[in-house]
Amino acid sequence: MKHTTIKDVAKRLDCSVSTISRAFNDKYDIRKETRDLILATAKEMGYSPNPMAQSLLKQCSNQIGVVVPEFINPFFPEVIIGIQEVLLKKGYQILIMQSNESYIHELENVKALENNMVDGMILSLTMETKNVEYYNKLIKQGFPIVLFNRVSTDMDTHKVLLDDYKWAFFATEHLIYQGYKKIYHFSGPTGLIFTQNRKNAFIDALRKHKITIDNSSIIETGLMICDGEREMEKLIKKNNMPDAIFAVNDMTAIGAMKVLKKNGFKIPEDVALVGFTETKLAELIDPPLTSVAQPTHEIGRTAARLLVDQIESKGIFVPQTVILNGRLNIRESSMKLS
Amino acid sequence: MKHTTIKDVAKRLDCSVSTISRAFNDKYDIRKETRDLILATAKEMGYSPNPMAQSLLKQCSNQIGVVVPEFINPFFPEVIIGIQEVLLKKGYQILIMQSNESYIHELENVKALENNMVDGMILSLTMETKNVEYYNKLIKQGFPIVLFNRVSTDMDTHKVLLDDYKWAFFATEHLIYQGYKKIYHFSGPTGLIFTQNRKNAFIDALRKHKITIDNSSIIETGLMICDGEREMEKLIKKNNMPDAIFAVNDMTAIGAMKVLKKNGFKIPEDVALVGFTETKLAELIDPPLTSVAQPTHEIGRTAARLLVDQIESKGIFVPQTVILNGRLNIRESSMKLS
DNA sequence: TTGTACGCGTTATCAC
DNA sequence: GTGATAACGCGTACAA
Repeated sequence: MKHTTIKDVAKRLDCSVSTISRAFNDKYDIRKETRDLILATAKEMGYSPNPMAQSLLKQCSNQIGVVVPEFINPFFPEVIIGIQEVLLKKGYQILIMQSNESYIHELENVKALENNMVDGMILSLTMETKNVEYYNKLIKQGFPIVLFNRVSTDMDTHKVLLDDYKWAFFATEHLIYQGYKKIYHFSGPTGLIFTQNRKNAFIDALRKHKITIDNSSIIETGLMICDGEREMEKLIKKNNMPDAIFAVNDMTAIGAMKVLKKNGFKIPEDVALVGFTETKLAELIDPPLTSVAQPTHEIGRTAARLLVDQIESKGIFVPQTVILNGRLNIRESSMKLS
Repeated sequence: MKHTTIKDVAKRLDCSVSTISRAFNDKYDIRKETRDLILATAKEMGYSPNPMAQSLLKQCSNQIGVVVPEFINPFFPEVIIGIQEVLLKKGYQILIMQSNESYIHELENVKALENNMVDGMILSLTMETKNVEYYNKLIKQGFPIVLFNRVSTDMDTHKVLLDDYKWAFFATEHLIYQGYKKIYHFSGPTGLIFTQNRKNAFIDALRKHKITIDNSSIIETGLMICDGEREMEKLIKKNNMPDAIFAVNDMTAIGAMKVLKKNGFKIPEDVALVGFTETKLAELIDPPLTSVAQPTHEIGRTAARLLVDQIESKGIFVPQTVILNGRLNIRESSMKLS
């Protein structure tokens, strides 16, 4: 396992390493024939410049780091594909890291990427992340970081978001317009901004339509299918049944759906369901799930563009928050059958 | 954006860089107090050794590259989590790249990782990949590469696999035992070994039970939902309906299911369905889909362990193929209702 | 047009 | 026990 280096090529052609280097970065004067010869020989020898050495020298790597909290659900992979679309064209390599919803891993990932001298990062925070001190230190040093979806209000940098409040409001109102009266909310873990926003929207929508909210209307869950299952089972056990549930995401909605069906409840006749951040799953399950679609690829592309702009315009940096539009896809799970 | 380097720390403490270095790699003699002081100051200054410089010097990076053809479906992400489980414990960083089922991207990804001096790679090939010359060159040079699932017979290296033939045979026999007679196969793209194996198993199972196969029994599809949809639509149009389909994977089975349901066919009464490589989807859709489960995490862990072993035992290398066990999960989509 | 020499941040080897 | 220095592979100012 031996990499061919610039020296090997130089020796072979009996010239200096700088000539080889010049042939590869043709901004300096070099005779065309020499260049062609060098490039040909290099190719034959399987030589290509070592990016690590280059990074060390130039203090940047042409690499972008992407850190996501998880990638089992297709949401983050889809965003990453959007990111790649833009970044690959610009000649950047993309290093993907996942934090497994663990703050410790996230911090490690960020530090590892920093050490790898990535030119910038695109981040989506874990459920656990509270302390963003280290990230802020990087930002203050002028290191380009773009956040998406799982953002932090404590970080002053580019952000790409859906208007969670707006779409959660629409989703809740949709249930109200369908005539549901006893509407519950599976709220996800507190501490994430988007769960807060969706919860607030839920509350405000109910208030607007003068529907009473009591202690049991809002149920704190996780973000996984099992969380929805667990809470639904509890409700059934307590015999405290809503006629509709707005869930913080599709996973919890699907968990609830599974348990409801298992227990003989009909959807939407007995309980209606609405999710959020739809995946392919939404239209495949039975009944198809009403949900808010996020423009995953566009989120990725936007984040990537913001990052590239910041990297290229080394000058003044004005943090920008881009709000993208979603869509409420109404399906059978929330339709009032008259 | 300036990294604190070993020199900064040396200057601050008015000692030489080698002393700092020694403090971090405590295998050389160094006074305990000096060491503690250095480590404390380094921490305060936010210094940590630059891995790129270390890699350059040591010609290895403590990083492992993982290249997968896609990660929209949860299969590959789950395998990656298994890989991480093992590798993070061993102190390796993991660089994930996805090829978007494109050979060009795959090759680029591999070369990028190679240039990043990863200590080894775990690969799963794209649908397109035929030419494995470059990868073989690396293997011949002693570069550790472990393949999983999407492997190539032309590469002489560690492989981690499911016994596709065996489980496809079981899956097909299951349909036969349920009493289905006109069984079709959605075969996926030719050229992948696992599609070949599953197809051969399908053929052999039918032969074993003396069920005739004609030209239309095996239908070449892609691997996505839309591929299953398209082929199912064609069948319906031609009015050439099987009473059961063994699909190369869940996605094509689900595509078929969607179209069947839309056209008023009942599953499994009119057409039974069996998939492969099950995901959460399988039990969530209606009716739940019979499928072969792959031990995703175990695949990842095994691949990672093989890789680490090869890296650590720099000696003789005997390529090993590990066959892991799957499981046929029988669900409603393939049960003969008597 | 090409070669020489330095530096990027480390670690290892040799002095002291 | 500590400091100086060469080397890893490369790009580039400067000299030739």
